[in-house]
Amino acid sequence: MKRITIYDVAKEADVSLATVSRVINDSNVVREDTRLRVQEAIKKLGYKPNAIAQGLALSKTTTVSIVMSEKLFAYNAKILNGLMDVAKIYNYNIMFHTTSKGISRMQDVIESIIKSRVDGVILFNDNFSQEEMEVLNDYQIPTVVVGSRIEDNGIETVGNVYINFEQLAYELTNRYFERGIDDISLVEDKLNMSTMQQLKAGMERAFKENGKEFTKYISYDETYKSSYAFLTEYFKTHKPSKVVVTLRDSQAIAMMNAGTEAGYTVPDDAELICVLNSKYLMMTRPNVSTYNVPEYDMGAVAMRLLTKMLVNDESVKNNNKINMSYNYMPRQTTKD
Amino acid sequence: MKRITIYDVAKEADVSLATVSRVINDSNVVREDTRLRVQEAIKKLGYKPNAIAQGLALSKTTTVSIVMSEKLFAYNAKILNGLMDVAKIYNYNIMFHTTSKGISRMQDVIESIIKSRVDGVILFNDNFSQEEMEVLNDYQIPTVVVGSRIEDNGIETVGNVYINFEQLAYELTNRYFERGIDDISLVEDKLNMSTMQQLKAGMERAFKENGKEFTKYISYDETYKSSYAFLTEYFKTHKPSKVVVTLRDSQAIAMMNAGTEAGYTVPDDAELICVLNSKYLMMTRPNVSTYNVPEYDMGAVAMRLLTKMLVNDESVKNNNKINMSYNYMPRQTTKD
DNA sequence: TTGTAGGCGTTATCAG
DNA sequence: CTGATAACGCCTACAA
Repeated sequence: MKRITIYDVAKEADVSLATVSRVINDSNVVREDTRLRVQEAIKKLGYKPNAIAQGLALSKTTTVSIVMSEKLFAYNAKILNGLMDVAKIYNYNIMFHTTSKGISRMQDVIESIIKSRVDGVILFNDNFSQEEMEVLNDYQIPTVVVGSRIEDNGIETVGNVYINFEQLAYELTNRYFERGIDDISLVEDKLNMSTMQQLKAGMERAFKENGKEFTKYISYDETYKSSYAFLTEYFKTHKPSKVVVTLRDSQAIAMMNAGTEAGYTVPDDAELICVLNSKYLMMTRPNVSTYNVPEYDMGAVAMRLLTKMLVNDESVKNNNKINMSYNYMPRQTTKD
Repeated sequence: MKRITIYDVAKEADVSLATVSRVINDSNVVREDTRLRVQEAIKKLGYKPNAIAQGLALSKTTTVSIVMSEKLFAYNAKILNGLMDVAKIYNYNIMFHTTSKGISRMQDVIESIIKSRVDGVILFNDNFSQEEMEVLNDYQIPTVVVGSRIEDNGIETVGNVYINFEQLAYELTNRYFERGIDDISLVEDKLNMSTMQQLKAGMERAFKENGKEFTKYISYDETYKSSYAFLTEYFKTHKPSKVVVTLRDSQAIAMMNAGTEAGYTVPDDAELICVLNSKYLMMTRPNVSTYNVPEYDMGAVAMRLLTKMLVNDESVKNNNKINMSYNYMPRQTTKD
């Protein structure tokens, strides 16, 4: 089956290629009967417009890039669903890029993004630098960062859809202060350091405002295959804090298992909060307390924001940082 | 920053665009000093070749499409990692498509794949029909299906990288027959019916060969929000089979929780096997027995196969169905 | 309402 | 070794 082009359709329908182009693009100047004739030819030949050629002619690809860390892939599923659904609505194609330490450095990804001439890009706030964002900016590629908050650098062509994790941690900490508890640990997740930094900052702020110092940031190196392995070791010499906060489900579950096996009970000896919700937190006994974060919506909002930026919608000019709300969802691993 | 083109570079380096094109494409006919001059101009101007224009000129986009069900996204993470890593090695870009009932029907996805003029496509064996694959075939788009086995239709331009789930279930069943156990249930997972069919077929074959009939295919409709909700209800009137097989972790864990709460113990009252491994199966107590399926490798192999098909490698002409091996990994929910 | 011709940014083929 | 020039497939003034 020969690649069939607009010329073939034109010949078949006995019109010029311009006319074919018009019916493809829903121009309303073409007469009804010729439109029909063209559409028939299109169907008969199975013609599909070449998006590449269209892209060249229009300097517009109607595709946007999404880039995220390979490791966070499974965790970002819902955000991605939101992104994809909205992209679909606006008829955008998605170029998908993953970054990982070894094979695909962020720099290469940026390179291919620029070459692809995508109209815009969605960046997950994991592992890119200020510098890399500036490159995107230099090439005038509208960008929105989704996940955690980005610093307010002068770059105003980048949007941001985020959860204020700093505030979340601040509030969480104060809630325990009110109950007279200040023995709080935060377990590091190396997969998303920017979020960790913000959680840590929020706790530090709360402690500082209360004339105390936050010291229990639990970090462990990668010689431990998992947080479970680490915590099992850890609990041989430490007892858990009254409150343990983790970012992701696997760390929370690891904490529960390791703690339980070390003879501690949740929530009596230690309360446990996992910041990011997942269905697995309902599968443990007791169920793990968490926050409801509107993940799907974050994706949807981010993509919608990007599409607006792409059409130069005035309404987003100075209004492209969107703070998404969250709410605390106590379950069985906390006493509140 | 004006979009800078090959002409700008040519002028800057005082050569023709043809020469610039040559140095971009590593042609070895260009003299050393002019190459240097051109490269300098490229760097100075920040020029990046326009992949769209290249695509038009070459009738080759060096991008491949990946399409998977939106719902299975988190579960396919490892396969995707394998796909992405190999794609990166071969410098292929990835167009990412998701299908879901409401918003994006497979038909639309196919449409956009064809328009995009991608070089090839990777299909997850979830929710597409024979017919849709034939469309891809009509447009001569090399395709490889990853996941479970596809039926041997006449279409030889489609590769397949798969786990033989039929055989897996057959062996599993026979292993229990040898122990004198034939009270075996298989819990349906609606998200991947093609895999379910194959598991079911394998069990049926084993039963039939032993003069018995397999009857305990447990299916439940979507009025139940989760398999946990269903099983909790189910165990009020049924006792679990001696052996329960599920496809995915969440079903296995649901079975454990619902069973335990109904007064049954695993593995004494019921042994439990989850076909697809995940880290969460190690987080339960007891740990869930499972199969090791080389997910990352499946992705890597699939993408490698596709790249070979794209360069018309003879070695894959009649050798594009690749059966991946798996192995049983008993843990604490089984007695073997 | 329709057709003609130039342009989008590259690559490839020929001359020189 | 380098430079014109014709594709690649489509869109869009501009003319008719």
